[in-house]
Amino acid sequence: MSSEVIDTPTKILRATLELLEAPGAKLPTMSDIARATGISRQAVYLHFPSRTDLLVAATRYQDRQNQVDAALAPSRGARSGAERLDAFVTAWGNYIPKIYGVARAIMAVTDTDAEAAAAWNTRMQDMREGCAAAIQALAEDGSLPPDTDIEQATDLLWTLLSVRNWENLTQTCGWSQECYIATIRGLAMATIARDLGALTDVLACTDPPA
Amino acid sequence: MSSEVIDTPTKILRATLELLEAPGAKLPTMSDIARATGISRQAVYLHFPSRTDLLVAATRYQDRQNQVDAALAPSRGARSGAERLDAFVTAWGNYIPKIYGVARAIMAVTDTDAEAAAAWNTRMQDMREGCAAAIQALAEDGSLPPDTDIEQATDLLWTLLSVRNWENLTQTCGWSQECYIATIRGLAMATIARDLGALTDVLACTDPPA
DNA sequence: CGCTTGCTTGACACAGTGTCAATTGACAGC
DNA sequence: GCTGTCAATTGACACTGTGTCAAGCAAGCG
Repeated sequence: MSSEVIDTPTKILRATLELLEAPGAKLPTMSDIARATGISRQAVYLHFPSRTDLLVAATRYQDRQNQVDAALAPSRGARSGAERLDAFVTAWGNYIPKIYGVARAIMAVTDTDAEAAAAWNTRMQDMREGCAAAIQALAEDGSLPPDTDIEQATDLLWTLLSVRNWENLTQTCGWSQECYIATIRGLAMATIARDLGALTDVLACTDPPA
Repeated sequence: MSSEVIDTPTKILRATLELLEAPGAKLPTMSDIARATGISRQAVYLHFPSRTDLLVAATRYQDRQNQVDAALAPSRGARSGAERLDAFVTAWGNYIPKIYGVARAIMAVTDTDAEAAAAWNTRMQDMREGCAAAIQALAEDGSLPPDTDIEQATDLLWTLLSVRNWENLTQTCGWSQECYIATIRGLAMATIARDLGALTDVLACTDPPA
């Protein structure tokens, strides 16, 4: 067990993540977070000037913990464009569950809080770069349908891979993670890389019904 | 011009919709709505017990105004399953922009307000029935890939047609409505009805860039 | 005239965010 | 041991937004 001394900002971030990741979590208030951390509400403000700052810091902390770069690395080593697309979809799709708790919280305040919206957009923009790279690789292979707009293909892949779609399929519809991955992979491979064989994976998943 | 007398609840609903549909609208407060209606804040509470009730009532009022049933009717008259899927995707895709303002507001409070979430879910469940009917028609035609789970196919179509996806592509990425429709139609037709010809419409849209 | 209906004004409770000031306790350096 | 500093505490406060309550007012109607 690690008995290292943890500084207060880190303690706050950990407590925040724990609250956000709790099953069926409500959006925690600053009081909730302070209580969970074991300090006073004001002490939280000593380290994070606002709720939004704290949420943003929590996402960054989480990315560091999860080493998102490492998770997405395999896709960068792919030989062909199709392979790269495949690897990227799988890697990101499997990364989503790890960030979903925090993502939910950020997305929830996005409509009322411009700063949070900006933070979330930045994060999604990072992911979009992965999409763009995969599309670029396909383009260099000539695996993209003729006259394809690179931007448009990126938009589509980015949308298919959105956290909202993952949420809809796995949380609302009760799909298993495997089923989600197989379907989205098939969709992306078939419609973007025009690998029609990939269609066999779509809707061919046997899930134990929720 | 209609110079009919309009009762106060209706006035409130109309003012609310107007605020919600304003370009770049923030989520209106009860005070905003009262001001826009031209009555006192308390008067709003005389007709709608809470903000959530008002938002829900506004969506119902809007559905009545837009005659959502009529808009989706053509799909019910389709001869083949594929035709039905096609018509449904087009009809719903073109209906989304009409409800987007209100949808945004409801979705925004969904994370904090269980009642709003329920109202929104009901509405989306109604749409899901349209998806299910189209899938059913495909199944009866035998146009679905073998061993396809009907529920799963419905989930997928329902997710593809989500307001969030429309929002992402048209609002965030700046796609035109036509482009959105063409792409989602192609995606649905290709991956669910396995009409591979439909893929030619995907990513083949020339938009004036935003 | 008096009653009802719909609305008004103004006050209030409550939750949540964010700010401020005074205080405490620990710890380091001289 | 004294002093300064830093982190945290307590308690108060302003502000926004929701929702409640009570008293009053004006119009219409029997």
